[in-house]
Amino acid sequence: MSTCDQCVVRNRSICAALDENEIKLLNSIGRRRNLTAGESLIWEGEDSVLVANVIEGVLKLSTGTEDGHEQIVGVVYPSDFIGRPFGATTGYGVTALTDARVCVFSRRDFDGFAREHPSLGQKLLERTLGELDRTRRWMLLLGRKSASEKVASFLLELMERLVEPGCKVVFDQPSRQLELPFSRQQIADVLGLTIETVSRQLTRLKVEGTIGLPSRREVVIRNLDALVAGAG
Amino acid sequence: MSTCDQCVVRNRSICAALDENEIKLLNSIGRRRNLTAGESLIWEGEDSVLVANVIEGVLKLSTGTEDGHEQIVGVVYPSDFIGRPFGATTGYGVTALTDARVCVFSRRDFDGFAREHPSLGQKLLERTLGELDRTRRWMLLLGRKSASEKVASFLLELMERLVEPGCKVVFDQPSRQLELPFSRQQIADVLGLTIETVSRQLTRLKVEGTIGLPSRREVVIRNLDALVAGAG
DNA sequence: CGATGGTTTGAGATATATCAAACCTCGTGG
DNA sequence: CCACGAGGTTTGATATATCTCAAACCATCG
Repeated sequence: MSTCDQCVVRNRSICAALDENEIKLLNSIGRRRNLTAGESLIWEGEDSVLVANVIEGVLKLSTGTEDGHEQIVGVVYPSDFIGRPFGATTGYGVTALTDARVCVFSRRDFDGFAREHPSLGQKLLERTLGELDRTRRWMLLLGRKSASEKVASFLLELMERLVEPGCKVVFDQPSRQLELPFSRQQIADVLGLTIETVSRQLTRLKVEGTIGLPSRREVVIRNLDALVAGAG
Repeated sequence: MSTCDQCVVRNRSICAALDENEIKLLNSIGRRRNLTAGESLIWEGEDSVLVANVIEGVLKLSTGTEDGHEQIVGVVYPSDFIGRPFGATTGYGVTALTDARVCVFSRRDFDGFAREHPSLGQKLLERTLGELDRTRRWMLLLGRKSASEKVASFLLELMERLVEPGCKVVFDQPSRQLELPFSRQQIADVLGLTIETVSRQLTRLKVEGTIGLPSRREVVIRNLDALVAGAG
């Protein structure tokens, strides 16, 4: 019996495309790996040697400029796919934001498997197209939105992505409580802002009553409409 | 004999994955279409009804904020693929920057064809992964680079993408002359800047001797090293 | 407790946006 | 052929959002 049987993302990850036999085969070339918060799985600029599925936790994809500024170019959640198949170098590093569990494959093995199992390639394509859509929406945010719009948009996106099985969320309207997988600095790196600006925007939202900040790593959405309105 | 035989992007577009018979089949569900500069092929927010290959010309993908600011989220060149297969709504409009020729398919027909011909799906996947890489690099630019770095990066990327068959470029080192498919406003919309800032940065580069501006729609790279250094 | 790392708050500097006017360029029509 | 007009572009002066630098603050963990 493969370990995939009990996998919590079995039906949401790209593996959903595969039948029992295929799963068994894929399982034989993959292995589980645990990451602790802050640990990196892939480094920017290295040849793409491995790919993975996220089982649990949140990870960031990030690049930096020469002068040390960092930009987070993507965030992945349980059931998401990580890495760059088909022989390219990775343009970004992959680092765990929280403790995480992933299912890793050597890129070579995975490429071969994907080529022989079109249904997997198909799922991967759909996922990649979706990711591209999301990334383009993020470009609008980075290029044209103000700091306050950025922070509001960030909270909304976070809410949507955390409200999925596999992540703990207390989901009782109209007050939604989120556990932030990001430090203030990381939020800044997602939004292309400085940590101080993020902090000021968050306290502004709190003072206005739009959100609550019970602790550094928690956010309560108190007024969803106001947040949506503020997202631009 | 299919019209694909004389197609200049036959071997660079996703069609390169197909053999003669498949091409004939694909050709039967597609048709050529000419666009004049400024004409739109797809509108933001509408259901994805068609996809296309670019044969000639340059097109932009763009979205806007509520308050009327526009952001160009992608630029496509000959042999690139346009549109959103697999039943989603398009998050951005597609508009010709220059006169252009494209090969369009109904999205439904194309989806079906892609599902039956995994080699096409495979090519599309590789292309989409590459596009995602490029888009993420652009996020770093939007989030973390200064106006001068943005403009320098823009010119470099433009140079790389125009130096491909199908686009007219005078390519004689060390002075490369490019024909700009963008107005100043469009450059601003790519970079997340205002038209005035773009103009000032360009004249600065000109005064420094890094570039020449023979006309509004032409750029000469006079000092590539300086441009690279300025791109951050 | 006291140290440490992350966060908030404050005051000031600055890059870029905004507003406004002058300036080309190119097509049109007299 | 020249004058005109219109759109796009450049240049200038000023405003402002965000960054930068600095200090206070606060939670957490030994």
